[in-house]
Amino acid sequence: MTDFAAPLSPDASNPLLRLNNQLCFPLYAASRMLTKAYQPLLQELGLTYPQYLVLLLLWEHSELTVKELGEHLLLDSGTLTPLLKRMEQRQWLSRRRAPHDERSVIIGLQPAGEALRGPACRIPEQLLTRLDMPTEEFVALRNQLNHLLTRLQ
Amino acid sequence: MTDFAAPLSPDASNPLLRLNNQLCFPLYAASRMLTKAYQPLLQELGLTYPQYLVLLLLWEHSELTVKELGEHLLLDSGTLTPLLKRMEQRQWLSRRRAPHDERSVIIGLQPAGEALRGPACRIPEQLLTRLDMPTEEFVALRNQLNHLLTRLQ
DNA sequence: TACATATTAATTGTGCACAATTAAAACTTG
DNA sequence: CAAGTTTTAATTGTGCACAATTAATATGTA
Repeated sequence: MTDFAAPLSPDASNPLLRLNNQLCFPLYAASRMLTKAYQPLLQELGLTYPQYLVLLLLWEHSELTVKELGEHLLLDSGTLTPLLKRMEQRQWLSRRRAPHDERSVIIGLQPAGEALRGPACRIPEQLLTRLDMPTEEFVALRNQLNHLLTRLQ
Repeated sequence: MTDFAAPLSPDASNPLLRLNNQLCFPLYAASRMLTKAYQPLLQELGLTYPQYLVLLLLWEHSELTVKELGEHLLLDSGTLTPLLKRMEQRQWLSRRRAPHDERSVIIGLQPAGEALRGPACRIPEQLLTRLDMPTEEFVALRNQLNHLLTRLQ
């Protein structure tokens, strides 16, 4: 437990300046390390982690606009457009303009993307095993992160 | 609370496939959103978040090899080398080979980097205010993330 | 209807992030 | 000491991530 009552000074002894006393660094590092733990499983399917997230949404909804994908994933079109174009090239999904609103681009699940659902569906379990984390701890951490996420929006 | 005893099926109703029931997505999204919350504060100093992390370490140690920086930040030379070269150009730090081991590159804090310590030292407090999070919740989340981090290494 | 405003993707440019490879230097061991 | 192994950064190539800008379309309003 860190001393939060300590005086805040610019010198090196300020505990708030230590990486692991902050919230952001453990968050940043854990996110990268956990994504890296997905890597060997995703690689078998030729997927990156953000591409896997797009497929998770398409398996649930089968059609979504870029805007809707961005709202779910908290990513903007500058990230999604090139990513979705790469996925289109692999024929995992299709991109077409909405007939009623030419500004919107509708992303649709294609058979090759549907075909990844079976193998990919085992990934969450495999990661839970890999984490070897008590369920209570997993659920508590996840809930706190979702809570933080709502605070940050 | 999610039903962890549910049968694991590849269909869309599998709760493990929903983004917010997983650990990785909230982690990934919260990390990006929190880094984004740093952005306006860091921008005043011309820093990016990973560059700020490098400075936090240099304010504490004043000299570190690339390897040591990488160990603290969990980043490899492919990420650090170009980042450190950009910081060298700004004269925040220096890069030189270790005399006794020519393979190692020693990163040293320069006066311009030292000068950022004063203003940057207020950033953690400002973010705590911005988060408006109960201290217990902050500490609990931070500790769980540090714990997860040790699990992942 | 015309005009201003808002919405939506795409584009552009910069900066990570990381896997894989390369190359140099240091160490180990026969 | 020489040959092989290990360590350390750098390099290369791909893929995000996001700020800022652009352009097309849609909407609201006088």
